[in-house]
Amino acid sequence: MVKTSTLQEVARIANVSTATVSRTLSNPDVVSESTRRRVSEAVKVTGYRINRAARNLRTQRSYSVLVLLPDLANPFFSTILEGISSHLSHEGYSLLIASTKQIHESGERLIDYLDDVRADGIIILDGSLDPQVVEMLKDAPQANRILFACEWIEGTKFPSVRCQNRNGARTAVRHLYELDHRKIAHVTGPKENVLSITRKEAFIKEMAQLNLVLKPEWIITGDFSLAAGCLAAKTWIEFKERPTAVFCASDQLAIGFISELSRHNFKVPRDISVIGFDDIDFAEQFIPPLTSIRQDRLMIGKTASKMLMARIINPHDDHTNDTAILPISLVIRESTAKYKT
Amino acid sequence: MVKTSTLQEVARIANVSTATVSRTLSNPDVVSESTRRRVSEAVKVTGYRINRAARNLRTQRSYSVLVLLPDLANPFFSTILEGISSHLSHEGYSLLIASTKQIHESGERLIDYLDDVRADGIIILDGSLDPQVVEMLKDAPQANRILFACEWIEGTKFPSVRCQNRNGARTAVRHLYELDHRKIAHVTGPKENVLSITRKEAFIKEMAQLNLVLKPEWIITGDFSLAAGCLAAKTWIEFKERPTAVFCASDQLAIGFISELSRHNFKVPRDISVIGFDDIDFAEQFIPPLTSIRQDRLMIGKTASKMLMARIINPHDDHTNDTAILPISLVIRESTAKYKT
DNA sequence: ACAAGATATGTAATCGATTACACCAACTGG
DNA sequence: CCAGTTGGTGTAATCGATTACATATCTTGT
Repeated sequence: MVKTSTLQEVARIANVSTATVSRTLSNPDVVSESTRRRVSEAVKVTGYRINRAARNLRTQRSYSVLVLLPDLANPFFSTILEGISSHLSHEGYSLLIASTKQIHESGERLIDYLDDVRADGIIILDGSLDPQVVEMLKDAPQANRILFACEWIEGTKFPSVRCQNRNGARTAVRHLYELDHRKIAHVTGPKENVLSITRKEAFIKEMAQLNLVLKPEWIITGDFSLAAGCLAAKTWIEFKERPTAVFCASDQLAIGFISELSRHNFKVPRDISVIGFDDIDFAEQFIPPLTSIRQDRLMIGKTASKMLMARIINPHDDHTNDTAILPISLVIRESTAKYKT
Repeated sequence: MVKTSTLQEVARIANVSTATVSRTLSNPDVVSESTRRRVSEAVKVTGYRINRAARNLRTQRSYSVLVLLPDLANPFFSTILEGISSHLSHEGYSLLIASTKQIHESGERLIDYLDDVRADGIIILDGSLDPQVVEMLKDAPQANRILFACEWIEGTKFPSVRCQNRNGARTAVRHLYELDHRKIAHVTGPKENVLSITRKEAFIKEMAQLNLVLKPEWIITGDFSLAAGCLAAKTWIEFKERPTAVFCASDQLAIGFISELSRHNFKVPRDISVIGFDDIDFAEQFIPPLTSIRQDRLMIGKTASKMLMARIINPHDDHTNDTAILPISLVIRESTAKYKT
């Protein structure tokens, strides 16, 4: 192992104290022009690299943020991560990743990450977190270094970043309505999921608003996955009276739905109009290209990371503005069409 | 901030020295049964959490591994990450993520991550790394704590984990051949990419082996993306003499290809058989379900992380067995069919 | 010319865990 | 009965950067 040089060595070579070297590096304005040059020179010749473990110990910070996902293998999160990561690295912070599954399995408590100087803050992308875990965090002083993104936990006071879920559901229904659809079904996400619930409620409300008949069985419980979309399609096929349009709570559901239909020789949008939610990358390339409610996932990531960093850097500021709600937009493609009698 | 308790306090309460507490925690066998009990008790009442910064400083390790991706937003990598993450967390290691783009933009050097006690090892999933960067790493003593996965860099000696790319290309061609296709095209990945090159070479070789005619224009240069697949489809449409089958170097290419064809009223596999590479989640749900060469991405992640951990934990062992090559398999679905004259 | 402030730097304590070394008691075998 | 071993524990140095405080020098205004 190549001996890596320390502050002491730089100090020796620049003929100053370690304090001065440290200051030159982290707060150049307070040292004189000439020392600054001497130190920079010494840093260059020694190839000095800061030892982060030492700094972290002394400052009691880790300069890194943990992102918790429900499931690393879910591509829905990758763009959000991109947003978080690019902002963090810009601020000199590192990005730690873990899945809630693993945390739970390994018996770790979430708050440990904050207590043991592993992470300065946590972004949680999983609203189905164990209530016990959340209970423990709620009133801790560390609570304001925890932030939810996309999903959140109803009734708790954690800051969060989300998109306009209600508006999204409403927009989806209206879009179908304007295409003359009157019988509209809904495939939901997982039953307990906060996004599922919010979108479903808004769906029901908008159906009522528009005076549309909504048979209870037209609300099909799924779980955001491709497979659940397939199952929902089978359910639809069995209906005596088939809705002419369906609002799926995720694009994966919509894609699974359409895919299964095509296996039974139904065509979209000829036989049914389908609209998804998220606007994932594949939506545009699917056959037919999928109409969807777009969430700007990069923006979600960037916003979440900015909000969290603000709390980490200025813990005593007033962070009352607790929740950021980002706009959605309707992306009309070819999976929805005018209803023809 | 709740004062978090330290080893000293635990020691005081258990009425032993800090050394004994530390030993109890990291090496319980060397302390007596009764001390072990007393210390455990003290840990419980104090709610002691180790300060990782302190441990990292003392042991000169970070107990974390950095994974470098070319592009965080690419879902191809998410399952690999899942594999890496689950193994690492099992070993008590944390997972750091960064994108090569960001590293490059921020002017950091890769080796810094190893030098400054941020990461004990690095897994690189990007074979198009800046040659300068690689040059610097090659002969450093840290080199054996760096490992490539999926992609690699030709001519360097870094350990790597990959799948049978040649065998994959060969299997794809054979599959099409057995379906009586004789005119077979190939859409490649990015020109310089090591996977593209390997798969293309194997494709050409197998075509020759089978005595098939291969017009140079039938090899269409792409870049693994959906968009490139669309472009390739347009190229195919323009051909005077159209190949009856195409081997795409990624599923995204294949999906883009099929998608674009369908916009021009071609149908797969009626008008052309299409086989992809990777077997991503969407492949199965695409319409038509995509025939593909499957890579076990979870296994790639697990293997990479195991190999790296072995090097970190036993740096002096003989790690000659440098490269792990994982098997691929052919997954036959509906995008390929018997050629009918 | 001098008090008061500003500027630049050094000294040394500190963060909290690990571990080399020393020590002591208890045991073993001849 | 004693030299040598084993097992269990404590003492204190150590990792490397940060920073409170002290000190020294230089300005500036009256």
